[in-house]
Amino acid sequence: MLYFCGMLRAAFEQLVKLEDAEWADAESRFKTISFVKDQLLTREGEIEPYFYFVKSGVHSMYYLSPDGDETILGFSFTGNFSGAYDSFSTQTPSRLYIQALTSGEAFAITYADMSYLFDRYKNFERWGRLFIQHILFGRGRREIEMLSTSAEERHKAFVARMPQELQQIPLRHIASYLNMTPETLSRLRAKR
Amino acid sequence: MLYFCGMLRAAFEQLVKLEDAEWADAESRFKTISFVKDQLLTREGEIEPYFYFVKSGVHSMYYLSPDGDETILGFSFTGNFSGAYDSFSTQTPSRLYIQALTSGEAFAITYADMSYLFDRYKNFERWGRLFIQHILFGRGRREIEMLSTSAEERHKAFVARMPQELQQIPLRHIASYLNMTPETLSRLRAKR
DNA sequence: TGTATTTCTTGATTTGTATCAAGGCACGCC
DNA sequence: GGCGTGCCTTGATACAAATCAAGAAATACA
Repeated sequence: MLYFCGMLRAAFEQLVKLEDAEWADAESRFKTISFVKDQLLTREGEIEPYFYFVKSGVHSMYYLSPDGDETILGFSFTGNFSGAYDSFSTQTPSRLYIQALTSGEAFAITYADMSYLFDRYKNFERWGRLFIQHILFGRGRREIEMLSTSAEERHKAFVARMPQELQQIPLRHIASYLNMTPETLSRLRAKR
Repeated sequence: MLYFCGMLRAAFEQLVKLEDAEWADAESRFKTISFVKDQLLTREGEIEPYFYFVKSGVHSMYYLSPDGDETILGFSFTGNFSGAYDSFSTQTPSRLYIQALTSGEAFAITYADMSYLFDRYKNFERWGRLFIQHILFGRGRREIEMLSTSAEERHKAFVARMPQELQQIPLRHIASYLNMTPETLSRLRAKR
């Protein structure tokens, strides 16, 4: 698999076209970090230090309830942005965990640098608005899907659009994301 | 109840401080509309014409499933912004309904005018980002609350922070919002 | 290659909530 | 004031999914 240098810029420009100069300024502020399978990038109570873009691998974002069971709220695959935006944007302790489900690499930018880009360039300010909008509308679609389809249909639809990468991820993570027990998901699978 | 002329500006300035000139430009673009109990402001399939600010009364936003039952996704009370943001922002058909649960009034702005403000003033662009962020983080909190607490605790918490106005709204709407049948909610209430 | 550990499947039972059904209460209207 | 129409409550039953419990399969690792 190849990761072209334009990958990050292209991801930004899906929402807003950038000028070369402002992109150069932005790009220099990202650093590459690497992560290994099962590594926790952010823990509950910590302030999210980075906003990420996944170059390779998979991240999950989950909530750990007081009685100890985790609920996965979302995945970030190669080519997605990632991180606990909430904690990052407000610089307050996170209620979520960010965990790598595979090894891989990501671009990372700090809050100070991101704020600088928002302050300095209207294009980035707009990108920020459109990005958050994109996340919000995605959540909305998911919410409606959850309401309008049965557990079985939901699972079928999920499997259909599930990236290759997820195929080799433990079933319990997928069950957690679909808000059901691994047993239930296993039975759903067997039913066809 | 009194609605001061500064109400709308104050709502904007909770997120970003505005200059007098830009506020004057913005304010002139809002018009006041009034609505009556049960009025549908936006229907599924329509493009949301306005972004609203509720001066008085209550709006609900709901999804109507193919088999005809509605799920309330949120309420907007006096002093809240309202509308199908998704449809408004993307100018595509709405999947949601916006309905007045009481009579009242709202400020309304069109997509063209809102876009003008975003294009023209960096402060509004930023306001847009922070506003969407606010909505997103609110949804996140609700999602976590739904996952980490039982139906009973959820209902208790909801009643506790429920604005005065909701007290006189039919139980079935609240049940719908809490994603349970009116019977279940009634039984939960009786249990204390 | 063999053993340990994790992950997945399958079965039996319990539980929470929906559904179906009927009765009570309250408010508006003639 | 009596009556009708919503709205809420209460009861009986049904059902989907969770839980509890083993065992099978796959994977990691020595």
